[in-house]
Amino acid sequence: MPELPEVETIARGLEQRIAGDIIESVWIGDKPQPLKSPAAEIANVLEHSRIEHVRRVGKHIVFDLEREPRLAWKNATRTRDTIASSRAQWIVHLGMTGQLLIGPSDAPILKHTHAIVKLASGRELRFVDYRRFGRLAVSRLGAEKDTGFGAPGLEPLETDLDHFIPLFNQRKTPIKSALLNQKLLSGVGNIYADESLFRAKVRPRRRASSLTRAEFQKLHKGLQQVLREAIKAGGSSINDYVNAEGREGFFQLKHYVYGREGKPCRVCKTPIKRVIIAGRSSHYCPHCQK
DNA sequence: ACTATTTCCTGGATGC
DNA sequence: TGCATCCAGGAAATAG
Repeated sequence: MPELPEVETIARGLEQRIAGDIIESVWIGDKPQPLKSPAAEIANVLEHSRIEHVRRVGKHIVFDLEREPRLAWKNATRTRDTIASSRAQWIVHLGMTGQLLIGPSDAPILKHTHAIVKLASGRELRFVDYRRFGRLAVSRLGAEKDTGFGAPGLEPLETDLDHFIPLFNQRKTPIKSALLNQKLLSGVGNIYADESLFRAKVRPRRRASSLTRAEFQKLHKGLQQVLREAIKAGGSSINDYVNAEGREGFFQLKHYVYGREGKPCRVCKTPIKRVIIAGRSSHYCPHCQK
């Protein structure tokens, strides 16, 4: 399940491989689920645009697009206004199982392929997502309405302790749930919430407001450390996750608690426990975490 | 204003 | 072997 480190890895891979390429045409499947913008609008914005950059925002992959005026003029349906506002963004959320794959145009089309973007280099960028929790959207810069991002939280790696603590210290909800709330922090999912709580020696059920300043300090540091280490390892591959090259990350080998129910704690050998908090599996060491 | 629960979706695992 | 049921979870929608 792609969280911040996995999405960062994918975005970096895409930036390396397709930045500068031009989108020639777009096909979007008829399954309506994965769209946050109308299919025609997505195609309209993407076609004849140059991909300037690919980057990560929270768990979103953002393609910064610049319309190619000469190419756009060839299309008789486009108006002068459309061409004038030439900057836009394509925003992809991978959900649970979404993949963005680059390959030759004659590669076999995988089941659950929902979008195909034809590039001027001859390659295709394909969006494949068998569980359809992923979402596609476009946003024209300067537009009032924000299609891509609801109310994005702070970037965990760019938030210092003094901004981190006030996000949580008034909340009665379990600290685990608060870490998953994308309106507070953007990019933390189930794996890195559990792993950061282990590093902070705090149990996931603790009310966010009950943490001491020292515990917040350890959580802040532990979260930043685990995210940085996971990015270095290319993310965690649990089920389907692969990067833009189709290769797996290996941070799952470094997990202390996530996916280790019943296995001995790497620190104290106590069996790792799994409980459900707000409908989410939560893993912790009952001895190390208070 | 918050918090908790339900819903969407598929396929692998599990149970009888 | 086959068929039904459960489970994984991000985040929007709904309920309290």
